[in-house]
Amino acid sequence: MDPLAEHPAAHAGRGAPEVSPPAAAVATPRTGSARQRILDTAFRLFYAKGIRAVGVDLIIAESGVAKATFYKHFPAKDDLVVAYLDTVDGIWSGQLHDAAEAAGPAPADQLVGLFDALSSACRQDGYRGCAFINAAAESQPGTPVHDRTVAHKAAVLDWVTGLASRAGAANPQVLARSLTLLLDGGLASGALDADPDAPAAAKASAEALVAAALA
Amino acid sequence: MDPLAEHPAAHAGRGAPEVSPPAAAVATPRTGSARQRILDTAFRLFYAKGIRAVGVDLIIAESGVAKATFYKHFPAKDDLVVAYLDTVDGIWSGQLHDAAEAAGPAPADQLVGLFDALSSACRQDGYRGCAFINAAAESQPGTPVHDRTVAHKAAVLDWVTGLASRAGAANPQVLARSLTLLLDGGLASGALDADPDAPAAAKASAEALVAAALA
DNA sequence: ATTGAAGCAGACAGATCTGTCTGCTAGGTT
DNA sequence: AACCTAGCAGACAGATCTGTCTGCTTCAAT
Repeated sequence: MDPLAEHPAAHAGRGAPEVSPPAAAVATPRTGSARQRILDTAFRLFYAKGIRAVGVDLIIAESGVAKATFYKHFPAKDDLVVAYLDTVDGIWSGQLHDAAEAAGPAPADQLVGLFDALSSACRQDGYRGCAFINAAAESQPGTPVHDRTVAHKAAVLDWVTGLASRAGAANPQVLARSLTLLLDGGLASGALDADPDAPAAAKASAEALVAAALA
Repeated sequence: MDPLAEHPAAHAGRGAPEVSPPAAAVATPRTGSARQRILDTAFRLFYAKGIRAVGVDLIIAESGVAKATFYKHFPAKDDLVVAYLDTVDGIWSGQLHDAAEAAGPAPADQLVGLFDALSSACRQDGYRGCAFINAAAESQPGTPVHDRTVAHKAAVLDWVTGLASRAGAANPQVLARSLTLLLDGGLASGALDADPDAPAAAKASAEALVAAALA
């Protein structure tokens, strides 16, 4: 049901009133059940239907939460949207890291291995493209939601640039940019044509580009 | 102001009650002024703010048209959305063709020249990504709006495949897929990071991929 | 001169959406 | 025992959105 597998690296909301568990002491699970239910429901509905298409009332109904409880945790809908994007960021970044590591220790192999995460994502049932690109399409530049999207893409680009650098690319920035372009293209068009060969083509292209950049 | 330049190849709405001018005879301009104003306004607002963010009332106000006139031309908002996508399809297809032709007669050069259209688009003031990807993010699979997006992407892929075939690629489908992935990636992420080098990186990658595919 | 098509102006209905507010219940801490 | 926090239930207000309908004007063709 989840579009991006099983939350391997989901990190919490953008934590204004919360702190990460220091060691022991306050061991009581401070992540309330209601908040998590809201977040889970929002994740599912926002991704499947789009952000503007999902009203607060629907999230409240499907998460079985009172309206006052909802607005206590998220004073405005946009706060929930940002928390949703934080969740997706954690999941997707985790999947990218996992796919890279699974490709072996060599950075050059990891650059190509990234694209296995793309294949997995596109194969997911209910796959509907990149949550960030979709969110950006529904938000205006300068808003917190749009900024969150930009920050995510910048973080991924930075990380890939580091990988390209360790791989010994002559121009890590350009290689990383090319690979993220391919990745974003695969994420975006994976929702439009159900062509199962698209991720494979992306990976093959990535291989060629990495090989050319290291030659 | 227009995000995609000056409507070089805009073709008309999906014409249910209209017929294309057969020869002479009914030479009276059947494309009323009101319809065109609605379409122009919708083009501007839908692209800039997103489809769901723009209400019918706003389009009516900004196009200076009566509400009854609006609903006479477009019985439902979605009809206008589809007409808007038709307009974008005409413009963008025209720009792709123009960029390809400008690159010279050789199909291999044209495959790379495509990416000049990407550069131009991203440089446009108010560029906000691919109108089709954005529309797909706001619509559900199976709806006319979503279908229109899928059809557009399929048409572009077909056309690029033909180009790749004429260029002599061993596997035109795979090359075309790779290039459209790059193109879509550039279109999508061009709205997120204002990195002016992204289109150049896309073009350089395209060059490498085309060269590799023809080797 | 009359008719008809196209357009303008705006009221109206019904649905939906965000956000506020009041009351109530349950569990844990002091 | 008193209290506080988290949560549930749902009414309510105000805005907005889609779509319908009535009435008036203008212009061109018959």
